[in-house]
Amino acid sequence: MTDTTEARTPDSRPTGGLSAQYQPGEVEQLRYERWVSEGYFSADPKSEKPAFTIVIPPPNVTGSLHVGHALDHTIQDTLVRLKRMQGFEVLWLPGMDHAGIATQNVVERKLAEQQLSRHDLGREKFVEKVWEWKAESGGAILGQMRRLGDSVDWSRERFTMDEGLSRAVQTIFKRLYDDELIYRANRIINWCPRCLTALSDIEVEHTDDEGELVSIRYGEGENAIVVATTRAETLLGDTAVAVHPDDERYKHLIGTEVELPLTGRRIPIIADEHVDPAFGTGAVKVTPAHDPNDFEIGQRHDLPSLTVMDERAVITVPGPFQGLDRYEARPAVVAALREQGRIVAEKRPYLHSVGHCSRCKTTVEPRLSLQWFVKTGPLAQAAGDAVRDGRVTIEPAELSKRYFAWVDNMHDWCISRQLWWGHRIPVWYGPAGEVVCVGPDEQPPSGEGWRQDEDVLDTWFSSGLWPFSTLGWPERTPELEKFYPTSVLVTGYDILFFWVARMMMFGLYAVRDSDGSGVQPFNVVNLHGMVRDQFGKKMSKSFGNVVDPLDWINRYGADATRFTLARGANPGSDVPISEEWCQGSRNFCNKLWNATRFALMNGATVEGDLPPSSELGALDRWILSRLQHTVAEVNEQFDSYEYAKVCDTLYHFAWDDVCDWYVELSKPVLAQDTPEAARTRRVLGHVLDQLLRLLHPVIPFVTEELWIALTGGETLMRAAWPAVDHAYVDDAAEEELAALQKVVTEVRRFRSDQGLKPSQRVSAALTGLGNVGIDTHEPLIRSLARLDAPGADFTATATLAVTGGITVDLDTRGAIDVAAERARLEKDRAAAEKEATQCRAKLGNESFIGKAPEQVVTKIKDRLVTAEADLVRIAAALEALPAA
RNA sequence: GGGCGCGUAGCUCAGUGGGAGAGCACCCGCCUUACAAGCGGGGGGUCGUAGGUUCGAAACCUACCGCGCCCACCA
Repeated sequence: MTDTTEARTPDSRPTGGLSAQYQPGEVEQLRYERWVSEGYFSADPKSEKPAFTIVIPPPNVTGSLHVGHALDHTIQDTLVRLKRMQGFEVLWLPGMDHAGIATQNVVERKLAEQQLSRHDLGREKFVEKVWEWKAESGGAILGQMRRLGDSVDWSRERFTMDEGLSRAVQTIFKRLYDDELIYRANRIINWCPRCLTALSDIEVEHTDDEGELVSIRYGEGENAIVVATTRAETLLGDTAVAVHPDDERYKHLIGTEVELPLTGRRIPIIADEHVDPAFGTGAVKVTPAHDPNDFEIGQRHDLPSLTVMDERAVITVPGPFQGLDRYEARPAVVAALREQGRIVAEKRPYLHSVGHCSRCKTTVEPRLSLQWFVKTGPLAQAAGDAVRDGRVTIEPAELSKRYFAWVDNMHDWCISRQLWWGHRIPVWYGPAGEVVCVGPDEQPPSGEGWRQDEDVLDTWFSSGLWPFSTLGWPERTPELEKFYPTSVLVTGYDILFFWVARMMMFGLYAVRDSDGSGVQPFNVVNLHGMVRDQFGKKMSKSFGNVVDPLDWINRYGADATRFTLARGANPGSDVPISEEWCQGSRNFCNKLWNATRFALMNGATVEGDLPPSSELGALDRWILSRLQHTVAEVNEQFDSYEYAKVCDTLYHFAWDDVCDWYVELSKPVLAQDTPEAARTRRVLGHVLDQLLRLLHPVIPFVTEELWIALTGGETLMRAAWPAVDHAYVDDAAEEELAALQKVVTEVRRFRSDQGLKPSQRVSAALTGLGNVGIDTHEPLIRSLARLDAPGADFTATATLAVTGGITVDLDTRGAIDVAAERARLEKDRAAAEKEATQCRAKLGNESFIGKAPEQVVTKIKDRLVTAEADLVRIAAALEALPAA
């Protein structure tokens, strides 16, 4: 780290103690520690201020935070810092998720490196190992959150397996059980033969996989029927063949029996609407124990369910196939069938949708098994209604359609998992198989032979309680009273179903108002997209485009990293980032640093009242007016969660308006020691003060450092959010400065066209400024355009036709590059001619005059006048040019 | 199979009924006393295609083409 401490001591005044470049490393850690030690992040439930609450989407304790978390946290930190400045009592509650299957898999993989399985350790020892891992991984995550600048209330950190949260899990399980919204049943569920556990529907990912369709003849002679299947091995568990009731080909067979090959069993041919007569042969083998559809058919027709595979998907039926894995059994069964001449049509490739375990990608095996379920009907109904009736809004609104599609078609939710890491199901079974569900305040039965359910709950069961379990529910704590419902939930659209919908169901069920109605867990769901690379590609390790947020923080600073992420974060849209863009953000932070440095070197101040508009020159009135517009715009953009637009607005205000124009234009004024200069120093101090406030939510570190240097205040975190002051909205000043900018730009273009270096001074006469009322700014224009310095080494004559109604004569008395100037004028003339032609065409169109609004017509007329004036002036200028 | 969304400058994206924009990249010129992590200037787009509505369409409607995502029990 470079040693700039000396340069930054308070007595090196002229620069306000600021070095020439912003060094994030020297600022961030110290600032963060101070914020924590001063208690700026702490939330007080006894506060009189209105509450603003965000609970963090708890990261899984499976590793460290990735750049997607960095985006998620940046948005939340931006919101909570904004709300603190706006006067809310803010709680941003941190914590982590035990992430059942995901974490168990991580620890199992680590054990596998030592040739150990969890069974070698036993349940108790294994769970101990996972806790060790949690301590390690959790610590890393907390460190990353500090580096990002997360202003979370550390005193309220929670973990889904904390005692209090476990109590919440047991409480709601008991209530749901008593309300008959939790039940146990033998159902066909998604089973992962590798993780050896049941999975819920959304834990299954479907991909289109290549399969092979074979046609098999069941039965003999007239009774024979041909079925098509991709899963020949499940034939061993067939208990029927189904056809469509209206299928003429098979009508005569309905109600008869056929012989099931390889088994000697006879199975019925049944009619069921589910069968699509157009697919395959129009006849389906029915395996109720190993296919969800077939299970349904089996239920409707009272068919037996024959389980032919164990939990590892190995055939259990005695005989030649016993002991074969499902993929070994498939060709073996086909081969045996072929031997018997049963294969009617050989294998043909067939693309079909296959489910995979979302954690390990193993092909899911539908399996009949005894599991616990949540009856989702009434809960999902309430979750949908809360959005439908507007108690909860989803940002962006388009995503609520997806939400409805899901909650309105939800199946019952399988919540038991055959894992060791998680909340154990609070149910005991007696010696005679009796079931007792025990709540947190009850003792398990003490008699002989009682044992607790071995399974744990789906991880989303406990994270679904997060918005209130973290606040002390089921107790009515002061925290719950003050901070529930939470204000905004910020998360990626990818877990809308996994998490958001579950929180809605549980929150509305568990937390009750005084009148007994359910209270939504949050008022707004702010969904962001996925972080992608600069070409919009998904980040993946194999593609090598993964960004580690810590790496960027180390090299460019937390603020630059945050700004890069926030700059792409509009509701619901994916966020492309690249290292180059992060460098740009770093540059922006440095720009602010140097602007403040300039201000301090030139005596900018925040002391005393801001002079009233009437005492200020056009320049000061202009920047103050721009500031008011910026504040108004940023407020609107924050209200609609358009962080990218907030960043864009502030970036351009800071860089273009403040740095490129206001600072440059104020230099001549600030060089003086006049009352006007004093007023400008006050305005400059004010503008920077306000700008730093506006940027603080997004880039807290550099703004804090600069604001303290500028104002001598204690912390920007407790400064008030800027308000629009209409007394400083000044259209006249904005028009005046716009004209000035155009003139300066035009002269600069002329200089550039003429190949004049900045160091070359031009002796010039400026005329025509009074046409647009900016004659008083002539010295400023000269200063910015580098005109008329003593010892000028270039003289020329030119007429600059500035488009937009402004014309300026620049008399530079001498030879110029005639060819360059002619080219420029010809180009301008072409543009003006095109403009004039277009306007005339419009104005000559009777329909246009008759139907267009008056303002539009007036505007076009003005444009025509301008263009014609430009043409006259350009013609004169061309005339005046010496011949080539 | 159902649903949603997107095609605007080389890249990433704003703009949603009245003069085509930004950032980055690119070209030219500059160490101009806050900043070379900077300053000034510039080039570049028949707004996916074809119809339609309108005085007027990048924007609204229809169809098509291309891309992406989500859901789904097609054997």
